[in-house]
Amino acid sequence: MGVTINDIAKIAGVNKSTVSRSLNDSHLVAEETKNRIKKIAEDLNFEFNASARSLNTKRTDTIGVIYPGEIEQFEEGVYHISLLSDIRSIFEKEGFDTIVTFPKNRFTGESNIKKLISRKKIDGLLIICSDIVQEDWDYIKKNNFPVVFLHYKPNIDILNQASFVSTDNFYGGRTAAEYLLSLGHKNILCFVDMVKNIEYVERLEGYMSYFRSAGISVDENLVIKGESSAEYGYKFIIENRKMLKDVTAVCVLCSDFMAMGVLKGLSELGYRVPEDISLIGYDDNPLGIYTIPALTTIHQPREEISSIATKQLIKFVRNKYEDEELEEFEPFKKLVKPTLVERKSCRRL
Amino acid sequence: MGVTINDIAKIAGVNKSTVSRSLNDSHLVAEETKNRIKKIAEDLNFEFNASARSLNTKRTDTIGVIYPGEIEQFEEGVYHISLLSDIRSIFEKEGFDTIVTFPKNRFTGESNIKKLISRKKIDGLLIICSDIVQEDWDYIKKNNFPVVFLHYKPNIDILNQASFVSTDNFYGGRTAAEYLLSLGHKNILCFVDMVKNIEYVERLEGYMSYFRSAGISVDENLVIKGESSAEYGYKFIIENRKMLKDVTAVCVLCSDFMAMGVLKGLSELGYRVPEDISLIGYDDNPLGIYTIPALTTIHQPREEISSIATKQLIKFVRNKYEDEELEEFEPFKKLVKPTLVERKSCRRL
DNA sequence: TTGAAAGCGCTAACAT
DNA sequence: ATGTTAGCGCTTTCAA
Repeated sequence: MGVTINDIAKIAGVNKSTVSRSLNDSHLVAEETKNRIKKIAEDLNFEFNASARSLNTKRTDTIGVIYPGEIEQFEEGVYHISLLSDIRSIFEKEGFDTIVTFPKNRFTGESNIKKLISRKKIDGLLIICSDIVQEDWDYIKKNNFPVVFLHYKPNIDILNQASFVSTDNFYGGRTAAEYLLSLGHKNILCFVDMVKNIEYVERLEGYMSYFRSAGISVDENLVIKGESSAEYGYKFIIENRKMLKDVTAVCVLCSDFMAMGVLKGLSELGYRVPEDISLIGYDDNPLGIYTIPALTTIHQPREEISSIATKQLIKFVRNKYEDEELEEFEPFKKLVKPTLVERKSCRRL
Repeated sequence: MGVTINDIAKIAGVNKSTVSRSLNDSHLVAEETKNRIKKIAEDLNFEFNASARSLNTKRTDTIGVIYPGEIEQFEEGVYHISLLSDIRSIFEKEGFDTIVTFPKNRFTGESNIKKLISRKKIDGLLIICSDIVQEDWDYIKKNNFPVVFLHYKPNIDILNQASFVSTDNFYGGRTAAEYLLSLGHKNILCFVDMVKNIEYVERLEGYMSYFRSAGISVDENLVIKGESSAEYGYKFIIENRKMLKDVTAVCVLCSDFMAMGVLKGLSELGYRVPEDISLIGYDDNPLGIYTIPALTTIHQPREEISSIATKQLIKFVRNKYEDEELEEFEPFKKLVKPTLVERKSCRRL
């Protein structure tokens, strides 16, 4: 079984505290002893027992990532995965392990957030989902536990107390509108999802506001408040072909996946993209390159937001290491602007 | 800060061992006392300190998932994500937390496998990647640590010692061949990747063997040993258009993503799918429904393999809980057969 | 049925 | 610069 500092102490003929100090690079130990002990530790493939260590340092060097990834939500999942990769990468670099979990246990209904915190399994929490319950938030606040929300802004009632790093959705919607108008499009079929998350609402607001400020009135009937999914997009187009009569462009503020569904629908109805109808998506899903035509879209600054959020969380966590009785964290809030990715699915009128 | 069993003991006026016993549902404690103590614990929102517990039970109730998900490998990532979701779900149901990590630290180069095991942060390991190093494997064996490989079969030299749950790739390749031949296709351009993993080789073997047993010779020049990616597929088609002259079908044994690249290439060259050329992919990526035409493909039994592998690992782990000095695990090996998903991208000749 | 005491592997305050 | 000691929160043997 595992080698302990006691074993090393015996071999080196010193006390275990000296071993502990040496391996933790304390300056309170002679260089010579330190090196000798390190050498022995290395020869024996010694590693600290994480539990024993956590038990009295009160730190686990583990971060929890609350991450939905429901099986059904393949489309969102694809977006999340690129976030997760970046995140893990940074945590790893900084020496943290990552426990990934759903917001709550799907079988017992129990909150995983509370569980991880109260059992002292993690030192901080990165939350990548929109629907965290008030009870969990209260628990977090009560314990002054380091938390950063990524991508999804938390519910409105805790928004001002919480730290989050997200995307400027208003700006994204505005960018899409600006681009389409610059190409001469005015009769635009626009898709949003009013249910899932406010992010879509914000995109729509940006979209509407741009046209408003340009003095152009948007036909409300052409703003479809549907559901963000490829399937919905496809079906809607097929079932509402007559709506397409005067439409010159489709603006899918939800996702590139949905745009792919729309594209398929248009194609089945005999419309060519972009010759007959222009199409713009949202997200900049790497797949957009391989649709026919390649999809023009709004790029979500994934790497940036993951990186900013992760680093900020680490800061919070380290502050707390240094000062256990830390007063409240100053909430950190950051919105990163998305950008236009121009490919082949839109044409100038 | 956190409530401990000592606090509860004081309140209840009993010894902390009685509290421990009660909360662990020992039969050595009177029902009445037990209930009284449980009540107090609940009122106080008590949760065990995981580190303290692990320190003497030698179990962490945490499983490690070795999971590549390189940022660059978006395409593989999409496949992995559905695995990960299923896996987490089952672990959660069984009361395990999940630490997700790369095979090795990308910055220090250090092995995360060794690290997690030797620091005693996990009780078992699920490995979803192909390239585990011999040193790690030796370490696992030496410690008789519970490990199951998922999807990727481990390297040939440890194959017979290791437990794995994977897909019958030979059968998958065979299924594709059988289907295409049943539609009358014989001049088939076939893509495989000989570099990444043997799984592609196995698929090719199944494919070749089917034609061989049907007495049909496969033109070796039409078997492209390239790289599994949408980009490669696209470029290959564009740059090798003359190869397509007599070809009636393209069989992409690598992935649906790559098939999408091929589809785009064909489309740009003016070929219609399936009217001019049939196309079959591999994986059954949910996206295949939204390509134009919907992609016929070979379904990877994702849910099945995740579920089998995960449950088997849990069995191993629990066996070890019960018998610390367990002799070696009998390796568990399981291959699940993929199935054909017929959509719209192939036609009868 | 309950309590007392030792110990899991480590850190850190205190002593030397 | 190093050793001694107590203790982190829990489980478990032994005793009562």
